[in-house]
Amino acid sequence: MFYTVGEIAKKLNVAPSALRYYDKEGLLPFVERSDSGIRLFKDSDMEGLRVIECLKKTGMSIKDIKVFMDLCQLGDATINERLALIDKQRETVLEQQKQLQETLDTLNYKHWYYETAAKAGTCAVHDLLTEADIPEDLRTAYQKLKKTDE
Amino acid sequence: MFYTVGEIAKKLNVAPSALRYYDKEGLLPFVERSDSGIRLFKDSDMEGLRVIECLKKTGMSIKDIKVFMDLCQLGDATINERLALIDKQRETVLEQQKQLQETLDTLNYKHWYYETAAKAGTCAVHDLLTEADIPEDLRTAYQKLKKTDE
DNA sequence: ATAAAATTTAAAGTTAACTTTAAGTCAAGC
DNA sequence: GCTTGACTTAAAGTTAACTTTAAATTTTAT
Repeated sequence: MFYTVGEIAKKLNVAPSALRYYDKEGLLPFVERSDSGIRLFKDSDMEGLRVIECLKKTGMSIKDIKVFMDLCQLGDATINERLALIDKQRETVLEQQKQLQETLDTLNYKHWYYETAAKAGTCAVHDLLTEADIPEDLRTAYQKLKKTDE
Repeated sequence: MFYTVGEIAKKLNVAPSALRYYDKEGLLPFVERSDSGIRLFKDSDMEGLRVIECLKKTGMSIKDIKVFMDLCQLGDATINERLALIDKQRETVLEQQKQLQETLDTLNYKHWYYETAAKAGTCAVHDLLTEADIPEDLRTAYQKLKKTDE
């Protein structure tokens, strides 16, 4: 029924010290304590911890996660505020996806660049190539790397 | 023809101190200096800086980026090593994309959760719902949040 | 009953990637 | 020639998110 910090840490694959740190920072207002002061995690606390994990993966700071967890504790009056917060975070993730795709595009271009150089035995082979020789799907990444203005 | 650190910083939208830090850490072996010691960036240096920017976006550390930049300075003998490095970093980005998509899935579920709660005026509405009431594309994220084992 | 293992807190330590500061040199415009 | 703003370096400071340490207490196992 109840779990200790060590057991929950194992389940979530994080260090117990990290959970204690989250608690100290006020991220875990839902965690109960035994008479002797030991944290008692319930199965239902796992969801809160997974939400924290999720928000952390979006790059949200501990302080901002605390704001969200506090809203959760305030009950139904804060539903719209929480919705707005989730939506805002959703947008930052969409932006991150865009950025990560651009990064991958650049790496894909570089992969082709070195693959081509490897076949020729020298990077100098690229001096002989024109933009038309670059696979179409890599051309945009190439242009972004090469542009000299802005 | 040549640009100062401040000009290049503006072009790349980073602080001059960041570029000086990269230089100090050995990331910019290609940058020349004037007789009086002032950094002289060429147009062609922009590409190297953009590669650094790209690798940074993959989460690579300054130290590991230096390894790559050093390989670049060593010329054609290191083409295959550089290719392997790019490929490895490409794989980490693919993994990051997967992670980010899972994070977005969770946020999408939470969005629906609060949207539904907002319409009902209370989060308690979810106690009345069964898994079949959850939109199909959000069900996996829901299950990951709810699962109690592992 | 006792030893070992896990828990508690507060406080200090860690790390990466910069930024800031300070003191000095250089370059451009008037 | 002089001021102003940008450049230089070395060294110290910053920040977030933990981790580690230490000393004390509690729980578990024998």
